[in-house]
Amino acid sequence: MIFHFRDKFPQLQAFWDKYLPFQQRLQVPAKTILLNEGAVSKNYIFIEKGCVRAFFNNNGDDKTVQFFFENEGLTSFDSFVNNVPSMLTVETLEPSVVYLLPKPYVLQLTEELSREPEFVQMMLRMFAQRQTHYMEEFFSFIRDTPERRYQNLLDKRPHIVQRVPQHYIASYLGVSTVHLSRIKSKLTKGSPHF
Amino acid sequence: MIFHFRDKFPQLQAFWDKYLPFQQRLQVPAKTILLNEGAVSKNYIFIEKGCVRAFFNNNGDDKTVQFFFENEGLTSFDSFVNNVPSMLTVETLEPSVVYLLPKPYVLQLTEELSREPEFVQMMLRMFAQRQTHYMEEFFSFIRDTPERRYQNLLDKRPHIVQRVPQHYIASYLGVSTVHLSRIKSKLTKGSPHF
DNA sequence: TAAACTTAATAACATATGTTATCGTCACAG
DNA sequence: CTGTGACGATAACATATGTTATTAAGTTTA
Repeated sequence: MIFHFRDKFPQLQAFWDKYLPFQQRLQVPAKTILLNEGAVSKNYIFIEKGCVRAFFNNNGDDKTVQFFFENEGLTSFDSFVNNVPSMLTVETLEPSVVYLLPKPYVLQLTEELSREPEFVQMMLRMFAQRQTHYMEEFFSFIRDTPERRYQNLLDKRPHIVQRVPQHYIASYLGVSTVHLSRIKSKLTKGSPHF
Repeated sequence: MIFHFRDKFPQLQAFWDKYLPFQQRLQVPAKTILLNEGAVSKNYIFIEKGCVRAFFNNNGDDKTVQFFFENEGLTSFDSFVNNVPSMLTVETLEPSVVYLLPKPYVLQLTEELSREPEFVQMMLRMFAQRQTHYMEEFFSFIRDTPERRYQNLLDKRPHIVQRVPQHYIASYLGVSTVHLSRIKSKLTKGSPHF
């Protein structure tokens, strides 16, 4: 879904750095739309400060699928690569500083990379890992109760719960804000802290 | 999730055909496990006759994520590429004839392919399309009611409803067999056929 | 500071869905 | 044929979750 480029493959760093000068710095308030659902993605987005969420809309009620924070990069992968409308909107949740790298430079970057030996195998490994990540999200959605999913969030990614307003968390967990509130109050009663 | 190789890119056919002689033909009854969750995938699987499902297990209660039929290929992508345990089990649903292409040959095939100009860009496009496919499955799971998902199946992939036992359909839709039965009876009452 | 908005908790009620149990049909192995 | 198991429908009940409304505490903005 999201093309998170430098993830886990440090040898890509040098190539990435070479294109730093072509990035456009953008300082934006919260709730700024960086990419609209239905539009074609024209930039790779890198977050220097702040955070964003990716979501899709269904009858005015949106469903959040992922959060991104400092030093993470993203784009709407299929839209970016195949020039099709994005299935997701990307929106800042806090006042943020982001860098945009326009598509022609990204294409040039991948073009250069593709001449490296081993690049194809590395790319396969990268995509396989990304796919596993999204599969795990999907499986958790299917098999875990919302309560359990919230617990996982608290345990493994507490920064999300701390920084992100609760109704976006509810939208990510797949429940109403009311029910998330119930879950929280239930957990608090179960394990009081003095 | 699944590495569906020849999908939509006919220029790959020639490369694929070259490796046909190395495939192992297998004739198996229904309910044969072709790949076990937790095991490392060692083959690319191609279905000549019959059908299979991919599922993961949760406390003995399994969740089906995809069905495959004649002339479709699959493997547990991350497991195959990165030598990690598969998150999915692959099992035949009918007596089937499948071909297995062992991993060393697949590696050799991608190695050959990677020397083709344009291959990297094509691979990017392929993966982007695959990802979109899985995103659509995920989004449908989140936003559509089970009833609606069943209707979609009837409308767009009726062969699945016809060939696959109902409890696997229920497992795919994310509901109990009882509830799928309710859905069906509700739909039948809504539109009687003489 | 006041007004407007955002965020969150809670209650009351409605509905969707799960669980368990029972029954009927059908296919198939003995 | 007959027993056994797979498959599916249905009823009765339990539970999880959604919806709507109300209240209240913080934030932002004028």
